[in-house]
Amino acid sequence: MPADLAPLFRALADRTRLRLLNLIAGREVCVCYLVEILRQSQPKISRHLAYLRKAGVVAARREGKWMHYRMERPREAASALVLDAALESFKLDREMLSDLASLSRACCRPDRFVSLHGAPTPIRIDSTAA
Amino acid sequence: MPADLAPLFRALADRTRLRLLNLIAGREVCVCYLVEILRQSQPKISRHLAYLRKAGVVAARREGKWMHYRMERPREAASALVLDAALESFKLDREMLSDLASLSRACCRPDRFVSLHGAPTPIRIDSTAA
DNA sequence: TCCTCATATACGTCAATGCAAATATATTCC
DNA sequence: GGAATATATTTGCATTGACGTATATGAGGA
Repeated sequence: MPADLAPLFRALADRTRLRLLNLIAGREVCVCYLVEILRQSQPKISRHLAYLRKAGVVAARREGKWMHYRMERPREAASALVLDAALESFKLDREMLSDLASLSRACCRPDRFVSLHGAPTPIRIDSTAA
Repeated sequence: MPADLAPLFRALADRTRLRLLNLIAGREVCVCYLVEILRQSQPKISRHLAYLRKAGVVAARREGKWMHYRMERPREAASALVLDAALESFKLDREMLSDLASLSRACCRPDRFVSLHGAPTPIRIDSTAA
């Protein structure tokens, strides 16, 4: 288990993917929310999520029409530390905080957003889960 | 200082650069040693060092013909944590350990390596230095 | 000044990545 | 089965990054 960190760093080396991680951390979020909050095209979001999934940083679960994404804690200690540091940095990042605020707002009033009618609300999940 | 981590992750997203960081950590090393240990072309090593320098992860000092590289601890807490995690992972990485062993050997007997004749030996430096 | 050594940069090529737009797949409802 | 919705993948193109080769820079010595 040598664990070359380079692939993980590559997965994290994109601002959009970091913003997605920020939104997903501690929650299980469906794609439509991510598209709505980041205000970027659905294919773009989907591609970045696929990238993160391939890197083992997030996992997906289908529920009917919806796909829910959640973080996947790396089993490698070093990888987990890197991820923790990234998450920690988000707490001081204006844009990341603003994204979270947007998410909260959207969760409270999904009806305000056309694209979220009927979509499943993000659910907090235990951050200690595998 | 929001500190977008993406550029740092980009800088670390390459195996060669990670190997260079591993060799440089805790030492001040001249380029010729890095070329010798990694057994890769001088321009390649030099380019990767320039990349790391631009990312603010390493700093260089000229001494006559030789350039000495050392790590530069990021002032951002999160960036520093990321770097620490990377360094930590090297302790479990076969190739990284092997690189360090090669470096030790080269330091003991520089005369064994044609390319190191007269080159300044790497010097341990205080890891708490800025 | 010219030569040599250590290192850096420029150039050309190739693979990887990012994006938008279009299209495909999967699921639900009728 | 067919329409509608949510998400994924493909396509085409521009950008970036990695590499090898060639060349430039900078320092020291003859």
